Amino acid sequence: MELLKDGDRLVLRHVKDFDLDHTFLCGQCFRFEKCEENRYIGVASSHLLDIARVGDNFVLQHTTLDEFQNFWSHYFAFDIDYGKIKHELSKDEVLRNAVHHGQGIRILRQDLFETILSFILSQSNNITRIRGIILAFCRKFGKRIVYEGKEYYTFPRPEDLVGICLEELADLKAGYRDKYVYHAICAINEGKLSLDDLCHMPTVEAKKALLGLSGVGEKVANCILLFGLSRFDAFPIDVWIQRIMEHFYYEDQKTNPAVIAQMAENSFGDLGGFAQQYLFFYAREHLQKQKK
DNA sequence: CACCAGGCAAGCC
DNA sequence: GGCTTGCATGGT
Repeated sequence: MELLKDGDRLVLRHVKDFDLDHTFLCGQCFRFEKCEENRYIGVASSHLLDIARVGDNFVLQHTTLDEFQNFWSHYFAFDIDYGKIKHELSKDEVLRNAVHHGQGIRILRQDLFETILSFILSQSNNITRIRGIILAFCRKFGKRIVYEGKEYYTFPRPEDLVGICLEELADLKAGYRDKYVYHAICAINEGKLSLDDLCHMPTVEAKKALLGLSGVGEKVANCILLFGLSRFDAFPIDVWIQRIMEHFYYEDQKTNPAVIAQMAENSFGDLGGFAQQYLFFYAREHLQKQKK
């Protein structure tokens, strides 16, 4: 990969295994919006980025060399070699197809606090509405950023939320999930759950700590481990993953998440999280079309 | 109007 | 322990 400065823009050349649609539409991130073909604008933590693919290059706006090297490079995980991962996963027949469909997926390194709240809000909900609720949350508690005449909002940090009450969360229209979010914010701000400790814990312990939060079960905990703590062996099992696994590995017979989890661990091991993302993206394309 | 959406907790046995 | 049910809200 090569990074060039071109006026107030940055240009990335020779980037391998990176597609904006695949990366932003595979369900890991709710904060980037497609504003035109091959162009996304979004906010991660407190940074806004305008990123577009132009030919073989990526053009980045509203950022600096310094910010790229200290933040976005890590966020997009350009240090991870997907060539090896894809080669390994493609030994499995199903994954070979899934990898082919989502060849440009990269698992982002997202902010832990943001990931915890976002995936608590995601339960039994559809992606469009999850995005809306998170945006409402950021609009209410985050900082405004104006870019090209449009308003964007940062995701608030825990300290921005000290002293909020449950009633303030009601206008997010998050339904019963608002009290889970409220309790998570309190647990973090009261020091019952340390975000810093979570980052350094072994995965099994981190998971146990996350499961202690109300509204965090097996699936949400695995999403937080995978997207917020870069534990790439985590394999979140939601309705889509269950459907696609039943379809391809169990001849459309009903199973349960425990069986699938064991099977994923045996088949994908340390690469479970990557496998899960390829499969999720594949499932959404494959099964959604099949429905009609 | 039923049913579902990146599930989970509480209440049963 | 495993299995069932209620849960807020919005979309089809």
